[in-house]
Amino acid sequence: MVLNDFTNGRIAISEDTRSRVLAAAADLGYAPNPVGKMLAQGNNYLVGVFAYHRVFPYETDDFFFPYLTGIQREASEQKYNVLLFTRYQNTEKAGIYNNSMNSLLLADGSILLGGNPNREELRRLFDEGYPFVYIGRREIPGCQINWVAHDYETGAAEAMEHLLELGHRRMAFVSTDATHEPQQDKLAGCEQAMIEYPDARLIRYQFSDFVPSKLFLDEIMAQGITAILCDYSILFEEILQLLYQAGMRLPQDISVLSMTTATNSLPYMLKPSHIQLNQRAVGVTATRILVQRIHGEIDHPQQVKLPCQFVPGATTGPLKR
Amino acid sequence: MVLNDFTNGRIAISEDTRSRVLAAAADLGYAPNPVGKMLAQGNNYLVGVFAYHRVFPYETDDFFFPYLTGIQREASEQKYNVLLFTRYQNTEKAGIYNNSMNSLLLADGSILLGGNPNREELRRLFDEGYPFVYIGRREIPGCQINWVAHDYETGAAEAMEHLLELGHRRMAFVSTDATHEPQQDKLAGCEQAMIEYPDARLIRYQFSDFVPSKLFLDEIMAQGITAILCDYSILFEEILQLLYQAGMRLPQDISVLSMTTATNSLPYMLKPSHIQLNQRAVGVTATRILVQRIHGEIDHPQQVKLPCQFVPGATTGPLKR
DNA sequence: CTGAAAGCGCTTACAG
DNA sequence: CTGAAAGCGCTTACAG
Repeated sequence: MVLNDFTNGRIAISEDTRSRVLAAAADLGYAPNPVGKMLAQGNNYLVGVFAYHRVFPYETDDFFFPYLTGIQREASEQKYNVLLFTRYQNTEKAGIYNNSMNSLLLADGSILLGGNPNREELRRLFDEGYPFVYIGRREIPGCQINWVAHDYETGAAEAMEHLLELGHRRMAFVSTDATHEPQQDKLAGCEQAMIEYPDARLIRYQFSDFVPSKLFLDEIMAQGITAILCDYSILFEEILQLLYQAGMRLPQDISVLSMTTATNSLPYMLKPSHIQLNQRAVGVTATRILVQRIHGEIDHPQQVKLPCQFVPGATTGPLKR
Repeated sequence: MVLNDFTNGRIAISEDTRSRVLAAAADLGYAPNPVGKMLAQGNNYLVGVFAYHRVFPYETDDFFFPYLTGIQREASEQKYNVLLFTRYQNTEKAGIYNNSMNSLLLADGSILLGGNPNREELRRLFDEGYPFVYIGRREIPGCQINWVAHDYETGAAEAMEHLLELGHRRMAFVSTDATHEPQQDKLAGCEQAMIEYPDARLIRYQFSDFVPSKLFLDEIMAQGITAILCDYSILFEEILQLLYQAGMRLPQDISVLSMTTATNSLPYMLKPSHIQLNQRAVGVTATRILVQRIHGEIDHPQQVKLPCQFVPGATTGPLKR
């Protein structure tokens, strides 16, 4: 009772007794075994983090960490520790369920993320009533899961508007083979901005269709494309590299932008034009919702979009005539 | 016994029984409560991570993550999960012991890091026999703790040699108020390289001594200094900013380098000259040692230095005459 | 305040 | 293979 700081209430403990107990504990180097506490109390004060695909297929490792910073901050705020589920991460069939058994139970609830989740697992997790929040919009037919996402639609509209105002009319949207919700949102934003420019055209490409990738440049040229919108920052970097090797100058010869946060764009040493994501805020919000859900303070599913912003840089410029 | 995959050995289970048990478990959606297992077995398969000072005083948040990547990878390899101790991190008196009670006990052992640890805590942790590995060289008089560090001495010697070969003779080593082991190693490396250049001079400065910081430039000028070695990357960035605002050109007017990993050095958009740290490898090695220690496969203290390398960039150049 | 009991969900012998 | 018991280290009533 002393060590738990009277949390029980009811029983008064004299200051003398209290200090004697504390002194004895300090003397013995005693600290309560947290596992015993957890078993008896049923609350572990643990926010889990599970990432589908250890290495993000569309983004670098670094992409993960700003979210984690947000998760950490809010977990700390809420007096929770953070548990990274890495144990089964490098197995072939890496997933939440191993031998059909939920491996997240040590955490009171979990934040999930990753480009391409196993939707069946999410459904089952939902059906079991395990508390979780997905980072990124993910729709599971028939159930409303909690998610916190970037408002790509608005960001993409801003990006497209930027290009249109610079005079570009023939543009390419380049992505990988994935057609998940974030990509749909980006495309929707682009189309929305293009409504007022009936002569504008946005052609979609799968970068992986071009082998060797140099063929992509030929296609761009053939189509008279003057601006490229890259779905993910990895693509942005690859394409910049390609253009650089081909001797093209930015932004005189062509404009390129990234639809997710990009760092200083080597090899050109130009400030990248990109949609800046507020990843930390997304991590914080997801964690806040998760903890509320764990505490039973939420009944309705939470689906939140946080604003993101297009930031013009030096990789986009006016259309050359 | 079925769910634990015969780990007990001895008792044979027929394939029929086995599949019936598994089917029943799947049917019920049963998964063993990990807390029960932990209490009964005594092994939690948890690698803890505790960082002194949530925000690194000398480095950015980003500095932390490459280590964490390494920790995650190796933990995953060893079938361990990773526990980030954030729960007490934002308390004023944030430390390992709260009310003199060890708060790391949920993890079987922990990786510790941060510029300025509480050495008394480390000693106590050591005395209690709690398994831990420090990231970075830290000496505790009277006990040999495990640590894994960057070999700053070699890296610093390379950096200094680089400057000397470019013709620089009057140089500044700029640091914060901290005088911990890493700084000592860096200085030792510099001095070693200077042995063959008796006319070379390295002046030490505390950046915080100069308020406003512009006064630092005056001092640099007055002393005829032509190259600045920055202890940490944050200092590197601050000083570049300062030089930029003063209209100085790099590397014509002055050379600057960072003694830890630096990213593309805004505001100049030049590739930074810096010591590149192999943070991921340090994280991996620390975790490997920790797990060996947990498993009792280590008796002697492990103190390991991993190589790091000076990478010349565009922020350093030949001395102008 | 004190003491003894039951229970949290497992594992580990042990007897059959 | 099966069953019953003890124990891991706590918390939570409950009686005194």
